[in-house]
This record gives sequence, C-alpha cells and structure tokens, in this order.
Amino acid sequence: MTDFRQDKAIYLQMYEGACDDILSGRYGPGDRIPSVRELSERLEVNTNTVVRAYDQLVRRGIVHTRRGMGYFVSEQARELILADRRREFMDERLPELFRQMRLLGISMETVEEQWKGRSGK
Amino acid sequence: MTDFRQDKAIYLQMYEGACDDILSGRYGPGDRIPSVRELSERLEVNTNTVVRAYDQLVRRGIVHTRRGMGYFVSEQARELILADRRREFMDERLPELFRQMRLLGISMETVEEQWKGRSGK
Amino acid sequence: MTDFRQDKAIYLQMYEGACDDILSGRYGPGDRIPSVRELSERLEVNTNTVVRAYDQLVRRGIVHTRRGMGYFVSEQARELILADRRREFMDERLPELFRQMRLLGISMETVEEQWKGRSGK
Amino acid sequence: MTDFRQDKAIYLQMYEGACDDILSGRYGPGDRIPSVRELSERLEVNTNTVVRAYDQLVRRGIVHTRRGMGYFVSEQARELILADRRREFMDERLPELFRQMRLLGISMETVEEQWKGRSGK
DNA sequence: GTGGTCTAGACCACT
DNA sequence: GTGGTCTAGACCACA
Repeated sequence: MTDFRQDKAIYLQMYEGACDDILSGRYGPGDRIPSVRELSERLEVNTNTVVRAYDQLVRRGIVHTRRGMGYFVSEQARELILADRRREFMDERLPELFRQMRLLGISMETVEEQWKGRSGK
Repeated sequence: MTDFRQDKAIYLQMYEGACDDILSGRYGPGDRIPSVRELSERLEVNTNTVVRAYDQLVRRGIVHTRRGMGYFVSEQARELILADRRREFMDERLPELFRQMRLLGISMETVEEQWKGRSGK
Repeated sequence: MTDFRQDKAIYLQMYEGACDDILSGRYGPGDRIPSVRELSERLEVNTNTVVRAYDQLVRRGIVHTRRGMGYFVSEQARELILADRRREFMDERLPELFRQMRLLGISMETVEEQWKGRSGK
Repeated sequence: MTDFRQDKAIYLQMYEGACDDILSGRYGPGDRIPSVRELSERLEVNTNTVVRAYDQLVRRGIVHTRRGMGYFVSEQARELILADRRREFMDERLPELFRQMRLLGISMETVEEQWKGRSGK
C-alpha cells in the first residue's frame, strides 16, 4: 500500500488520483493508462480495488477500454473532470471553507497570505 | 434520524456538531451537555451511537464525565477544539484547496468574490 | 468532588480512605467519624454515596452506629482492616506486582532503590 | 466467555491480554492479529466487544487496520506498550505499593522474600 | 473473507 | 435519573 488515507476508500482515492493525472497533463487524450495488474503491483493494492477505480472512470466516460489492449483516456476526459470538479468546488468546497473560516475566525487575508507563500512552491 | 448526511458516520457528525455548539458558545465550560438518553430520543438515534459520539469528546478531553451525573464541558474545551481545527485547516484544508485551485485554474480573485458575495448573507 | 479517580466507584474510594485514616491513627477506637451530611458537603459528593461508603464500614464491623449520635470506630477496627489488607496484599497485590516486574523487565533492585529514595519523604 | 474476571470490563482485559501477547513476542511488528469474528468465536464474546478492545489498541497506535484485511501490529508496538506500562508502574503502582506497605507495616525484606520464593516458579 | 457502523434491548453500578 | 458495558443481529463498503 502506498500512502493512502484511511478515511476514504482506496478505490476513490485512486479514481481521484487518476483524474489529477489527467488534469495535470500526465495523461493526454488517447493515452493508455497503466494496466490493472501493473498498477495493483506498483501500489500494492488488490486488483479488485484497481478494477473498481477504473470502473468509476469508465462509467463517467473519462476512460474507455479496448478489449485486450487496456484502458485509454477519452477525448472529453479533461472537460468531464473539470466540469465535475468545478461544480463540486464552487458548490461544496468553498461554502464549507467559508463556514470553517467564520467558525475559526480566520480572515481572507490569512488565506491569501498562505496562497502567496505557497505559490512559489 | 434528524438531518444527517449519509456519507459520514452519524457519530462523527454528532461529535462535530457538539464541537460547533461549544465553539458557538451554546455550551460553556462546566455546562452539562444533554444526557445520552435525552439526545438519543431527540435526534432519534440509538443510545449506543450517542455514547460513541460522546466518547470522541471524552477521548480528546473536550468533555469529562461524572459518574451518574452526566457529561460536562471541560475548561479547556474551546482551546482544544480550536487548536485541532486550526491545525487541520492550515495543514490539510488549505493545501488541498490550493491544489484544487491550481488543477482547476481557479484564481484567488474568484474565491474572494465568492467570499464577499457570501459575507452579506 | 475532591480528587477521586474515575476508574473506581467513589463510595469504594471513600471506604478505603476511611480505613486508611483508621490505620494511620487519625481515628482511634471509639472516635466519632464525620457525619454523612458533613462529609458529603466537605467532599462535594451525594449523601447517598457517603451512606453507601459508611454501610461498607458497618457491615464489616469497622464502625458501628448509635442512633442519633453518629458513626463510631469499633474496638477491633484496626485488626479487621489489617487482616483484610494483609491478605489482599500478599495474595493479590504482590503476585500481580511480580508479574508486571517480569513482563517489564524491572528488577527487585530498582524497586528497592525507589523504596529507599521515597522513604525519606 | 473464557476466564474473564468480573471486576473489570471484558474489553479492557482483552486489550491488556493483547498487549501481553505482544510483549511476550507472540505477535511481532507487521503480524496480523486474529480477526474480530475469529477472536469473538474463540473467546465466546460478542464481536462488538472485540471491536471495542481492538479500538483501544488502535487509538494508542499499537495496531493499525488495513481496510478489509485485518488488524496488524505496528512497528513501535512494543515501545508504546512498554513506555505506557513502565510509566504506570513507576508513577502509580509503586507509590501505591509503598503506601500500603507503610500502612500495613510490611517491610521490604518481606517483599524480597516473596520475590525470591516465587522466582523459582 | 475483512472491518465499520448502527439498532434494539438488556443489565449493572453509581448518584 | 445517570453513564458503562454487553449481547444479538443486521447492513454496508472494501479486498
């Protein structure tokens, strides 16, 4: 097992990791992503777990499978992921963030400072 | 059950709700919080679930129990909760937020706009 | 409440405390021990708890009650307590102590050092 | 149920039993300890009781869980247990022992005799 | 198979 | 009344 948080299902973390890789450009449209067996060995997780993660990608149209050849990134992958994440970010992440900021008395200035401080990273 | 999300354990939601109540001042140091049975009836959850939620509070020193009398808010309750949440916010929430912003191409300005838009609420 | 451990019933701790006081000579045969009400106020515990503690003393013959006058230490109090404690010490405390010493790799010499170190206290 | 004392919660006795097993080397770092269901059947206690005992181990970092795979002994398990027990022994057990010895008029020599008498066992 | 959570209901000791 | 513990049995997600 390779650095998975325990508060979330591994297959979901793998699903999100794959999306991250696509957004970051590591995998482009048409690229083949690692086989189930390869990934399962590299990350030391059960093959069923990888299958389940890939299933999430397939059912959302982010990747598609070609029998006997593997899994390939779809043309619309980026758009699909971005649309989903943007909606989640604006509708769920931000409101929750603001709620926490108010409860904890953390100002927008503090957040901006952190942002600038980290941007150089 | 009374308005619990289903993506997170009830007892954890109750734990966080209790912390919110302490932060908001609804319960101050030395105050008695509702008995297990009372809360269990009010929220329509099993008593064991309440016990589990309260156990989280006890284990963190946020409340303590007096045999046969109930659960009472500790003196350092606010500090303990705030320290824990602030640490979590700065070390986990913010970095994750920034990571998402970069991946999604969302600027700090967009976040600020949302913040101002909501601040009047 | 005044410094009671939470892993043991208060009335039992009070019972043992009273025995300690008798062994140490604070209360001698025929002495009157504090009234239920007085002790309950001083230690900030429920009167029922004091009653229960005193009941333990009475049923073992360590104290006896004179109606309307209070609780008084029996003549054989010391002997009763000593016999009980000695048996407990030799049959239960020591074997358990030795078991822990073996498990933790603590030598008799270490114990003796502590004993000498503390004896001056 | 299999030989549990009744003056202490079963789950606590199981917790301490597990620690004993680790100290004695029966379970080493990385080893998988019995599954909840297995232990529950073997000891004839409810699964929830086992869960509770194991939760004590987890909360102290003595074991950790892998989703769907079981509970595994941590690398630092021995150190954690030893540190905890040694602290408890020196700070709580010994002082209490000495206090009893003084109250009961039991000398260090008597304790040593018992120790030697038992050492041959 | 595994752990994680929840319910229903019970009994006990303590206040 | 209160908290603490235990049982029996269930359902779920994960591997």
